[in-house]
Amino acid sequence: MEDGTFASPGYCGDTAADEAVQQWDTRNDCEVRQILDRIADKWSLLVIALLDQRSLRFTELRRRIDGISQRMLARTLRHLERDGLVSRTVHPTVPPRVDYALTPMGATLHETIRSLVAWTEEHQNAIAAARAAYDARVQGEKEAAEREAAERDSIAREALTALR
Amino acid sequence: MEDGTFASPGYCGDTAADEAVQQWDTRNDCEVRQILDRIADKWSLLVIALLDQRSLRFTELRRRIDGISQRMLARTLRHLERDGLVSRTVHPTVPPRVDYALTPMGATLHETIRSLVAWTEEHQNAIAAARAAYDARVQGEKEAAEREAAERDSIAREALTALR
DNA sequence: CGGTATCCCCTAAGATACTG
DNA sequence: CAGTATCTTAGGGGATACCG
Repeated sequence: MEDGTFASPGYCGDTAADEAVQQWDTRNDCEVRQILDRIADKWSLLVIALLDQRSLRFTELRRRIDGISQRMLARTLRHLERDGLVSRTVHPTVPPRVDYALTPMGATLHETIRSLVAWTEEHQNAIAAARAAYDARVQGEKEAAEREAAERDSIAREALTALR
Repeated sequence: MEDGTFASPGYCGDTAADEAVQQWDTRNDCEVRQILDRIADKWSLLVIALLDQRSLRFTELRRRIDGISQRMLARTLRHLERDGLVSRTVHPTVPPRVDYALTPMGATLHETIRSLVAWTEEHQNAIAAARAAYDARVQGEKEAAEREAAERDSIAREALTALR
């Protein structure tokens, strides 16, 4: 309804605060959404973090990232390369050797990511507590509901026997 | 049934720089990974961004977030509530009214997220350029490979006719 | 070594319908 | 209005096999 008149694909202008929020995340043709998805990616973050230390070859990455498949590592690296976050250098030797490194832009992204990780580390205790509290509350409510149901049930039974 | 976070002793200490990287992302019983996943979530970010302005009711959120299903909004809100990022207030009126708001912790998260969004906005042009360059290069290489293949093919044909 | 191609499974998200 | 329950499907991701 309200967003019907916004046809220019790719353009992601921010004007009013309320409008801006709508734009930078709703439309997936918006760059922001795509980059966020890359960051959100299960493996991308880890690759970026590892490459921040030093450049690594394909197999080195594979060994360091426990549980990643060849396919996913290759995919992830190609995505990162395409976005200009990681550079790929082929050494025409035998056996072949390919080095991956963070580009300057990739490095700045890692800086930004760090602040996010820092946030999670600062708040992980609070979050764990919140979860525990929530689970306890939900559990309590469920039990209360069950008790109530049991009570209604017994009342119904009583009524039935009374009628008999 | 939802995913129960069974508390395996996922101690997530950081010692050496190299070790630390491995830990905070490889093991999914590690808190950081889970919180990152929440942040990365397609809808969570948008909900947080919208609630930062003011508290909203369920339907208000649904209307503002174009394309979200009832189910996903409910799920997202439950998760955020469980993590202590969003508060849920039920007004026992008729019709029922439920308000969602950012908790203080949720607000600080939004601050952190902002820096990420800022980064994407700063670099979206560079990324678009990198993608265009990559695609062009790949396209060029593919065409070159095809030309080469065609050439080899014609040479093979020539050799065949020479033998005849 | 450093990939790509193929198959296949399983989950997460969408659509739909129903309830307090 | 504010959800939950149920069904169904697309695609993310693993395993495997094969090329340069």
